Amino acid sequence: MNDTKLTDIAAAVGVSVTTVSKALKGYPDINKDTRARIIEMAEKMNYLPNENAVNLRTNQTKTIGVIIPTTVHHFFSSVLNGILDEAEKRGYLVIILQSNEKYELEKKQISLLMQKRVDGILISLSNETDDFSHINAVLNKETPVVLFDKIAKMVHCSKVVIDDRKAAYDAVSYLIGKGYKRIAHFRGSLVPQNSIDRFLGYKKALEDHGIIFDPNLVFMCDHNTDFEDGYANAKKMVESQQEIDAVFAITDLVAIGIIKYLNEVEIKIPEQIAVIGFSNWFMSTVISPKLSTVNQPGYDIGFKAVSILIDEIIQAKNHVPIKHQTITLPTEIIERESTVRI
Amino acid sequence: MNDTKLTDIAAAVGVSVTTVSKALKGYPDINKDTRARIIEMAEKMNYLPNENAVNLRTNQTKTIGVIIPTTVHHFFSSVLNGILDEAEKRGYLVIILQSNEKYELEKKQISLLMQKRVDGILISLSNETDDFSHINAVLNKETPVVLFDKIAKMVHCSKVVIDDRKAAYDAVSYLIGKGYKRIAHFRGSLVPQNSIDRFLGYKKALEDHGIIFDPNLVFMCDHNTDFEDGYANAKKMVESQQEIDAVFAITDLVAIGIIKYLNEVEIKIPEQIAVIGFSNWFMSTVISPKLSTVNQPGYDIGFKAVSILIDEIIQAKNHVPIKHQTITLPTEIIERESTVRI
DNA sequence: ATTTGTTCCGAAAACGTTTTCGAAACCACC
DNA sequence: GGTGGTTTCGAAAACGTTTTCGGAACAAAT
Repeated sequence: MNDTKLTDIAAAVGVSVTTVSKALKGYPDINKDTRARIIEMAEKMNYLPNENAVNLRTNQTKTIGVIIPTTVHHFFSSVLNGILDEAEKRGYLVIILQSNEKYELEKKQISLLMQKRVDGILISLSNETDDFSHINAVLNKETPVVLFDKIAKMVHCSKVVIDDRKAAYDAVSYLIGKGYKRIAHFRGSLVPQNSIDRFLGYKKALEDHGIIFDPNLVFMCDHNTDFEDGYANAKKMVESQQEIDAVFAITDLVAIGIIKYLNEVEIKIPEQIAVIGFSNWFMSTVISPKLSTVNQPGYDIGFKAVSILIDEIIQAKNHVPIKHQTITLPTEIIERESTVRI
Repeated sequence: MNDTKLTDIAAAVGVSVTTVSKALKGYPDINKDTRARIIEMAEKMNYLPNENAVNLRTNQTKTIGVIIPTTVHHFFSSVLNGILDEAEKRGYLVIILQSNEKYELEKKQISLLMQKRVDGILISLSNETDDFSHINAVLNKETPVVLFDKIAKMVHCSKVVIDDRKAAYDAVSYLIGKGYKRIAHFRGSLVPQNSIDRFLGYKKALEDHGIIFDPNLVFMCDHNTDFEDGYANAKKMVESQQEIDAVFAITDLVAIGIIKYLNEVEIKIPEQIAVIGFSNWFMSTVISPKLSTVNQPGYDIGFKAVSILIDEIIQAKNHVPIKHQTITLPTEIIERESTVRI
């Protein structure tokens, strides 16, 4: 145990703790070779500053908090990857919490992070969250927050997102361009913005191409178990006997659930029904048929979100007024087998 | 800003900070209704203790550090999930770092965590790591460490693992039981223990069943890009023209790479070559043919590792001598399509 | 010899808690 | 009215840093 502290070095070198501290931190008013002696001794005693003391004194922790709905999702893993890389590069540590899509948990975790005095918070809102006072409370304490992926428009802070509406619009337009006409949509639950937006994009694309929107063609996948939701609703869809030649799924996972069911009942993809997903998970390249999808740049989202957050942290520290920005990262259609008829 | 602190509450209620602190922490020597007044006021001013000050004073952070090679892996996501759940339950925060399989990074990150004064560290060693002095340094400071998944036997601390050797032995024995005789092994690089163990299990199973081990049948996948490694080596295997009727892959991902290649060159699985993977990633249920594999309980590993770590943290704090344990979690063969001939 | 300027160092306060220890206040009891 | 016991409170030290401010020592310029 017995961690070495400034006092120990000071005693060993024969100077005051002030001098040691200044030497180690590069203050200019320290003689060259006393500095050298101090540094040498610090290394010899392998000194590590006690961050608790530093943090208490400087009132910053060089730590950010991240709250995500779940870690075991390819998309969030990618985001996390981007977050960790950029945070590391900028010298910040990151504390991860998962809300499991629960509002109460999310709220409690925010409080935990504030207690820990993190310098900023990154959060993708839970599906349940429709009250934002806990976020505003953080903002009011001048702790920067940036929302990503699942955001709330009415919260006044920076955000990094994709344009879900446009991406969905593009995906459906792409299907229409391929000649599909009776296009179903497997949508997510009603609360999260991205679920709403993807639905709206779907609807708009139909209307803009002269196809009347038929509410019977939208299936609700709101059990947060995307794969099973896709599977179950595919069954429902097939049994409804409606004329359908393509489906736009809110997620690759539900798309894969759909594919699994269609494969089982030997409905040919894409000959009888085409399927397009959303997110471009690694998995979509290995199933059969390979899934066409919308690429969602998870790594970039995480990366950019941290970047903005740290910028704002620094601005807040220097009391320069911060201008919130919302970055929209581009998506793209990835065409594979599940939508191209030969 | 202006966080409320003990002083503020003390002033508001008209008592000393000592009293406020004791009231809030449940000390018995505080009058019932002064306590009530203090608590009420604390809530009204929504007081959050400054953890930096608390940590400095109490010399513990209620935070653990986790270092994993990479986050964007289904297995590690699962582990992380288990870690976060159990840590949350026990009231600990977790700081995540990814080593990207780099020894130098791992070493630096350990130092970062020690500087942060985490109460304990959970780590899955990078593939490069073959010197353990950085881990021992932590242990010497009486900070508990538990190794999981990729461990080093010679480090003296608790570990939670699966029995890779036995699992591999079982997988290969299973193949032999199914009548396969010329069984290739796609192995990982030479350093990590689990790579070694799986290889040894493979070899032992052959020998125990009277099949002579042929070094030409083991293919080295050591580029840390499992999928491409599997694909490339499958090509190599096929082009080598050897007589092979099954392959045991060190990872589901390399197995999937193999399957992809075999599918492309229209070698029937499992009729011509059977494939079994390792880990039971979600993905293996959705490819075609569905991949038989060895189930590796990621969630449980993370869960148990945290549990032991926190136990040791508490023991260390109370100066009770800690007995290191190594927990071996059970694995099981999951039979799917890629190994069963009809 | 006095002033002015540089260079180098250290005392001390501060960050916000926790916890020890003593003491005031009150009660009860002979 | 002294003794002993209980309840309730607060002063103060401590945790390990950072940073301000002043001052000592010395050199250079007048």
